[in-house]
Amino acid sequence: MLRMSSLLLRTLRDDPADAEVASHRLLVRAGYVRRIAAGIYSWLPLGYMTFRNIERVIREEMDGAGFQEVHFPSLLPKEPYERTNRWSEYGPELFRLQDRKKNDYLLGPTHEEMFTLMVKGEYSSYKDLPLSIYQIQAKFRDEPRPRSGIIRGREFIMKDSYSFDIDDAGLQTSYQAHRDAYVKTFTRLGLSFNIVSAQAGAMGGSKSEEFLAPCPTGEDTYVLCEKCGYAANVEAMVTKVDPYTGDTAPAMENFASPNTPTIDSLVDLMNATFGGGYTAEMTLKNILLMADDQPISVLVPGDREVDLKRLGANLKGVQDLRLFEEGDFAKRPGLVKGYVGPQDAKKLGLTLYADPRVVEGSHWVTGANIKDTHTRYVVAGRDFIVDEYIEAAEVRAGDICPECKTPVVIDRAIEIGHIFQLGRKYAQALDLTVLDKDGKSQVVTMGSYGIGVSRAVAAIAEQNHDEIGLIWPREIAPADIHIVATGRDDLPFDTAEQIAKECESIGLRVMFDDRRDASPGVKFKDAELIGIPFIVIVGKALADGKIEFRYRKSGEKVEISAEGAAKEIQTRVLA
RNA sequence: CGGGGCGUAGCGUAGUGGCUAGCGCGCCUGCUUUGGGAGCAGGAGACCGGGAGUUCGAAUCUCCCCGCCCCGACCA
Repeated sequence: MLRMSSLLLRTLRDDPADAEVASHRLLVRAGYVRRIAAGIYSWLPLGYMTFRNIERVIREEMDGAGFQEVHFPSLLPKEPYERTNRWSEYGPELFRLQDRKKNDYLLGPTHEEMFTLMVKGEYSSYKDLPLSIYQIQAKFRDEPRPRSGIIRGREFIMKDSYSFDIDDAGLQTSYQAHRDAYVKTFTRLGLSFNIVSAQAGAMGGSKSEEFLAPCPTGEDTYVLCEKCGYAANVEAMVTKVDPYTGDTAPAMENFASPNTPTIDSLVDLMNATFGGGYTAEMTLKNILLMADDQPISVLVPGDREVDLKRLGANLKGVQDLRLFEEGDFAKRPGLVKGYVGPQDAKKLGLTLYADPRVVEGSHWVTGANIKDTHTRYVVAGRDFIVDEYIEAAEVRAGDICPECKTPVVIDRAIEIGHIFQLGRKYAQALDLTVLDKDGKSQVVTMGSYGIGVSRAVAAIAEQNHDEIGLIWPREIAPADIHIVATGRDDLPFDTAEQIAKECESIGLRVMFDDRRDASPGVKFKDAELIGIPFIVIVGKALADGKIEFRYRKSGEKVEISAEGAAKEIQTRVLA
């Protein structure tokens, strides 16, 4: 039994000055966590109980799926990370340190290397596979900007799993097993979430999905179709466009357009010159970039911007991507700033990437590659050839769902889990092979799967709170019921103690506010702030042989008989 | 790393050149109080983020450093 009289807990009346998001504010005010440094937090008893409850749920689901738990140190030698190149690729985000002999070490930001080596050390036959192993452990990343309390920390707890299979079919099965386990886990944690397709990005590999918990303070933006449930990371959003069915445009026609370097000014000019009806959507924007020292042009409809994040994620094999600068224009006099068009791309040595909306046969208004001149009736496929279609245009609410053509919404969320089909990248680099049926050496294929355990505490808090405090799902809460004794006499305290003991004996986890000196108001406020889902008040109503049972979430209050209260409480808690 | 803001007791804050750094919460002692963050009285707790400088005098002005928060860049 937790007793408020001796619990290491001090709730705060005022919001901490450095906390803005709800989860951070409430977790600090309710005495769950305290900040040690930017992105580094300690857990007080209530917080650690909550944390461990979440950890327990995750562990049960992982074990239930047949994954085996292992544990690695946080302090790791440099060598494995050098072999996969991540010692350098990870950059300043990696916490590095040296021992007394000046050997390099790191604090593990993620453990693909170590898991791969563990399997390599023990297994060498296809008969040993498939295998899925996991750990729950601290991760260290020197984030450029930790934020939102424990949502993005520099030290955080992660459950990371890795699957090992002999072939792609096996990887699919292992991936699906993790996906299923994650759905069960997050559902048990009381989180509402969407599974979105994502870009594998820096981790390499092919397929990847994120588990996103919608909440307004989340830092991930994603696209959701409310009709069919399609959900995607903005980077991975797919644009579906019908083939062009309009009239065939006449031949290209140049027209004078002095002082119209922007799309807006161009549209105004067109409407003035050609009698109205022109919109930014009918113009073609040519964004010039340098991709690893190769000039490229990205074509998007004039009413859209190029989303560099999307472009970067979808441009395969490009390390360095930047917009054209003055010097780049100077070196290529054929490209007239403000008047660039795709017509001469071949001649100018530009690779043409285009948004899927720039469909074969469609015609556009665009620059003429001549100062103060634009061209209309420029037809895709006739007047210029797109080298490659690419998802690079900004995504907007109202864009069309690629699955069911309904306008999508854009929402914010916290990333609570991420699953990857890694493939053979790490196995290859670290030489993890097993012998197959024919005695031939095969590189193992891997998956990696993560859940932010400490972040889940914040995500659950974000989705489960109100103005006055936290409201935990029962399984996560530090206790099932919060019993408050009020009054001056011994009777309510003795009765409450009795009820608390009975509740405990029938398996309920009890928090008992047994403080004699605190006023009822203080106790009620504290109970509401702490957020245990059921509050039992033993006080005034005792005169009629009653106690009060409150539902924290709805605020509903019912009086129940003090006699045999434990049974009644149990019934209501388990309902 | 760019932009903005902040640093005074455990927490929230006032004080913009002047004498002993003020208030609220919390904490300690006593009395009263006990169904919505009680009242009265007394008390403890601060090298005013650090260093250097200007000045008769610095929390306050100047410079440097450190730390923290927010927006952006970045990010399993």
